[in-house]
Amino acid sequence: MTPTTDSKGERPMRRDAARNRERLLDAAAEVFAESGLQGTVEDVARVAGVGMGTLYRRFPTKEALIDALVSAILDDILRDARVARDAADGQGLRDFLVAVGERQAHRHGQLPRIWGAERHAEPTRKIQAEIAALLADAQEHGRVRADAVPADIFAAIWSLRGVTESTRGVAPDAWRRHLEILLAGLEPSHAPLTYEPLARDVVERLPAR
Amino acid sequence: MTPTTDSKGERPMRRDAARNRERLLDAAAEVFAESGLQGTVEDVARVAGVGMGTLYRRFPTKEALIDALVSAILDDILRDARVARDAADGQGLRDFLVAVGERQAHRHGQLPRIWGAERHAEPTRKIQAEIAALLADAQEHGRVRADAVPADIFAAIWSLRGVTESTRGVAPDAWRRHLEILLAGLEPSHAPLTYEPLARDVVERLPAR
Amino acid sequence: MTPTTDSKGERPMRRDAARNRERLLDAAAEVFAESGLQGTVEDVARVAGVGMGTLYRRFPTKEALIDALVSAILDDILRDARVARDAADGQGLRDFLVAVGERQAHRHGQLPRIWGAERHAEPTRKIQAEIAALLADAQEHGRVRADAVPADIFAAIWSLRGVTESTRGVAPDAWRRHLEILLAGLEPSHAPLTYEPLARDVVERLPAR
Amino acid sequence: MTPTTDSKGERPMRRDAARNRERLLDAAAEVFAESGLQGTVEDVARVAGVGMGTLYRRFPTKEALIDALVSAILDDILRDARVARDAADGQGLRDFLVAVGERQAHRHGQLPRIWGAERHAEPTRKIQAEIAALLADAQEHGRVRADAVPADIFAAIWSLRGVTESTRGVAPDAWRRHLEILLAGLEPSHAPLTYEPLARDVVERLPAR
DNA sequence: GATGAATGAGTTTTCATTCAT
DNA sequence: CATGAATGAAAACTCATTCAT
Repeated sequence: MTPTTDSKGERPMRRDAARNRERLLDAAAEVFAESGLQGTVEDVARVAGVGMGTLYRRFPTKEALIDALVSAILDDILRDARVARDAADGQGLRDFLVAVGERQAHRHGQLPRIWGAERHAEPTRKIQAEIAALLADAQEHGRVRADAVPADIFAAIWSLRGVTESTRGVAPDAWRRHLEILLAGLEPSHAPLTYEPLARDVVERLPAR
Repeated sequence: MTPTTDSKGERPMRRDAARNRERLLDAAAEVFAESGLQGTVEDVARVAGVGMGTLYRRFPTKEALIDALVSAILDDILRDARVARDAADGQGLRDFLVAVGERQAHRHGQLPRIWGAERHAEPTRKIQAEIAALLADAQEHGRVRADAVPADIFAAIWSLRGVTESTRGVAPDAWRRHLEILLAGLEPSHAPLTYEPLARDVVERLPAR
Repeated sequence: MTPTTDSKGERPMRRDAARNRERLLDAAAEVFAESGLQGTVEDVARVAGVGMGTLYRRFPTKEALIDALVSAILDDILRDARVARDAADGQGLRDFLVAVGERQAHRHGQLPRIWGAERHAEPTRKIQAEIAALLADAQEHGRVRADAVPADIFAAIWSLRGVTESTRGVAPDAWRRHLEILLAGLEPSHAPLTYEPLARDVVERLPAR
Repeated sequence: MTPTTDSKGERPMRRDAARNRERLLDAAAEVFAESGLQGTVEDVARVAGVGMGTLYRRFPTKEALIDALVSAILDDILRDARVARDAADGQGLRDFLVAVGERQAHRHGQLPRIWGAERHAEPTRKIQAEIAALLADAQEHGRVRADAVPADIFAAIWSLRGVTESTRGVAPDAWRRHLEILLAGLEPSHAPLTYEPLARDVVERLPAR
């Protein structure tokens, strides 16, 4: 396994530096989950158990820290999608949405940035490609209506975001039942959709926050 | 029509005071739509065309201003629900969700607080009662599955919120297609839902961010 | 006399605001004279007897405060030049250099910015025009060598700057004797100068610090 | 030639240590010339190609590094003065001022400290002695007015400093023409100077910065 | 009352210096 | 010893709230 690299992706970091980087990302996730993105960098540093300077050595601005966090989540989601492609019988799409729901439920606080694609166009594009494949597979197996497009799956993700964001703290699993309803709505044999789907490239230009 | 009252709901306000109140609420809606809730009170006062002192005479804190804004929206939504009860053939629920979608699409910025029910338990309860009636009506007309409960309709609202928030600015109508899918999922003749619905009172305790 | 206006030069400021503006400029002059430009804005605010917010209401950044200070000095110097034109017998140039020497001696700390013309091209140009007139007058009266150009007078000013900067605190009048020597060197009947003078427009492009 | 010694001037340093010392001084000169004295020690270390620890092993504080740099320049200037004594016909003083002008033009950034003699009284004293000799020689040859004193030559140096500092980057040779005027002012047969010269010992107490 | 200037605690960011690897 | 990561005090700047005019 390749060692963690710094933000410019160059030579590997010293072991202690890499450990601090991870600690900082974990701490940031915790603090932002608690207080939203206006949680302070000072709190992040304290929770990580490092000094302010260490945080700023690793991440040149607070924004960079948030971006790194979001990148990590998007990478996880991309991995989820690739894992889901192994599912049999066109079940991959459902598996993927469940995985995304879980990630979002654990990462509230960062949600507004995760789907602010204008800062993360590349991973978003890759995820979109995976979604297209998962969707096609599900459609071939007759599990999903023919008029659904990848943008509808993104909408489903944002939908789960809305539910997790509203229920966070008090009902961490509320999104699961909502997803059941959504998936039912995506099954075949419904009246055709009347509104136009979102253009493919719009997904890559979503505003951050 | 009863004259506007001040925040403590006591004697009616002088005419110009009431006008300032409205101006400030409009300005706040505009500023928060633009910049989110971290928009500054100074901006609000400037857009309203009044001084800071006037703002603070009307609303003792920024929180109070936001609360007033949210209350107004919740009142609007409650009114939407009551209007929707006049719809024929169990279409009221659908009409209501469309109305809420439109309100949310026009009021992003305040969304996180709108469904932070712990500060607005009473109007939320009233809305919940209306939703229960709309849902029962839709179920009686065979338009909505029997295992849906009012909390599922709330989830649908949060779901729309998630879509409007993600697409704001770039695709203001994306939520309409998503709602079609959601409503399809709420139709009868689907496999029964396996996850438990949200307890009725949880809706009233949602965290305000 | 027209009341002080804010930095955008629009409508007049409230009396107390104008007073604070003056206080802040005085305090800044004092603090920067003491500690150089790395004197802190907090010190400036404290010396002025106002809060940080007041400073930042008047001057949006520390740079803006420094610029305002420099502008005021340049305005003073321009006024000195115009006053000097009233001097009889071609003595105006000497009077002007004495005046500039005094200003610089009282405003050390800001010196590097005063002659960083790239940020203050307009007043610098006006001063240059006045210097050209004073120089021509002095030359007509046979007090200054014919091969001197306005840039040489600027060099004399920077020269005084060098002396005041080096001797500040310990010998506040050292520049006066140095100026006598310089003026002697500018008298007629010396061997002609062999190095080319500075191009006229270079003076307006001097780097700030 | 005696080997370089460490900052306490004791036993000679190992060869590689001495090389690091030189590298650091060169790097510091470069960085400070670029950014002034607020250039960072981290930049110095990077330009020198060594780690921070090495820098701090060689120089216990940033101040010590600056002092070492200034000492080196003052040593160079002292050497310039001694070389100038070999000049024939009382030209040594002029040669010396040209040499100092060149050094200053190449070492802006450190200028404020070079002539902050309170930290470098000893070399300053030695330079003063050399200047006294050069001046006497020039006066004996009838090249310089009889009422000039060594402090006037220091003032000339600070004067050149003022010109180089103001014109740095845009007119690296502007000081040469200014020096011609200054030397003209130092020639005999001018009206006697009316302001008292600087006391001899003041030169040794100039404030650092 | 209305106005908008003043307040100051809180936030992000920098950088000389120290210390683990 | 050399390295470069870690430290944390200090600096610039923001903004909800108060108060003089």
